[in-house]
Amino acid sequence: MTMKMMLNADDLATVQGSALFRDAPQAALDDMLAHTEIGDYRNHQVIFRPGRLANRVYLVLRGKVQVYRGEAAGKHAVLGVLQRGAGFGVEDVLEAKRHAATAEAVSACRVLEIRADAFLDAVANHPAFATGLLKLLSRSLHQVSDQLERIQLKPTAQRLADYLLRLVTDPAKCAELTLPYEKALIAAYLGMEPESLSRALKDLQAVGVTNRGRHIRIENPDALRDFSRATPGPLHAT
Amino acid sequence: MTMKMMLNADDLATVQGSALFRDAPQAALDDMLAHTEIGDYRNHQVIFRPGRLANRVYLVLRGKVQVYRGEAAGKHAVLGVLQRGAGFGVEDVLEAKRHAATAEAVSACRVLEIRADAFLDAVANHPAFATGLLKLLSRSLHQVSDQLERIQLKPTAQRLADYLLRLVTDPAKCAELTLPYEKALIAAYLGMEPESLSRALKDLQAVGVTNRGRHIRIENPDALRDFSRATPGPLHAT
DNA sequence: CGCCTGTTTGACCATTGTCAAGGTGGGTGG
DNA sequence: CCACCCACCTTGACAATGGTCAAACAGGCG
Repeated sequence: MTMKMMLNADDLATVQGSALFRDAPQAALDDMLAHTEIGDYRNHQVIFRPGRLANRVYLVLRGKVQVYRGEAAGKHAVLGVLQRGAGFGVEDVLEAKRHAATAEAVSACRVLEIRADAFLDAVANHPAFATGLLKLLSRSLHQVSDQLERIQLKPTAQRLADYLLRLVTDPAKCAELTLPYEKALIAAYLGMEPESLSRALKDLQAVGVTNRGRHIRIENPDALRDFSRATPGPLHAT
Repeated sequence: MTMKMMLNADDLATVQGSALFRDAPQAALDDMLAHTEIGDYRNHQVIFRPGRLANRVYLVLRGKVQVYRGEAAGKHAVLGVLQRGAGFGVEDVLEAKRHAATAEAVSACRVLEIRADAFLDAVANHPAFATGLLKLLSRSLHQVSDQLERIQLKPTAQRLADYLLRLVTDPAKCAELTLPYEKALIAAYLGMEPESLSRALKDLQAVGVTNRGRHIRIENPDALRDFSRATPGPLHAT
């Protein structure tokens, strides 16, 4: 009755390459995969809600998932948008508590769901796995802190500049890229309204960023970097 | 050459009762304490800065420490204010990276400093310790996420209300309390300027919060709770 | 061809930051 | 013991960033 058979080759590669399971010995992985289900979600479907008991650890196999806090009145703070290979719900399971955030599909997606008890057993029995998780959580903590810093003390245009630069993989002299998802979602991730994103994008034209639809062209990454680091203040870069 | 002798009874109690070391077996604790120093810092002294190699794990023995991000132009986002028994710098050591934040004494304080290698050895050799750390990091992650949520989607008065309620330990019908540190620090922690804190405090008078200096009196905690949860919007609670 | 969704624009407003002054209180030295 | 000083806090007037609402616009897919 193992669920491993439900995983195709692609899925398995995703699992084994994931930051979440990279450090898990094969035995641990087998144990966990024996207590696993696969969830299929359509766009906008909620995977878990705040208040629900955290009895699963999740891993994105295909599609995209957003995790956010607070939805009263449609406002929410996006903690992250997760893609293939990313895990979520881990902290809540480790705390043996209820979820504090909402996880919601942002496209059709396929998600591996490991039962919490199996996951916790694996953690307890395989020190290497536990150590890997420590690194992973440390990184998450780091990332959320970054997020807090940006949102709290950078104005919208700089947050966007910063975000665009993170999308650029190679530090070329001139970069061209495509936004990975809807602008409304990016705006939420950047802690602003879509309208503000639109205006920020327009402001960045002054630093050589042009866009058409989801296509962005950065004339001069270095200039953009300078801009994103500039002391928050007037935009009078005439 | 063990440093244990430098710890007085009080310090030792703090260490053993701390969330950081509670789950460490005695052997692990001994190993770590053998590679430990004690730092004494005066108010405003910096304990570590962003960019410095993370080669120590810290534990507050006495006094208060703030950890914050970004200080360009005096603006910073406070991640937390730590008191006796709280650890810091842990994530950075686990990631084996450089510090991303600044830690600064907020009063005269005494800090236990464990060498990173000894700490990492203990993690690797004592699964129970590692598991305890997983819970601890999960909790930190949770807390920073809370912080992000509050700052991103609650107005100043509600953030303050929320904060005051967290200071109330027993859920009495009427609470009286003393702010634990300067208002300027609280303001920074709440992501606002001191002036805004002052005004927010004044606004809360409408919900039965009175203050004189650092003394706060909450007439009706339930009303305050309602207020802090109210959908962000007008304050016309006439 | 035209709807439906996502995006842009404009005008306006609210919240909060900024700057500059004035209070207040506690502690130190005369 | 008083007076002064300094750090902390408050207040006021103002500016600016970003949110809100409403409408126009674009583009993909039936």
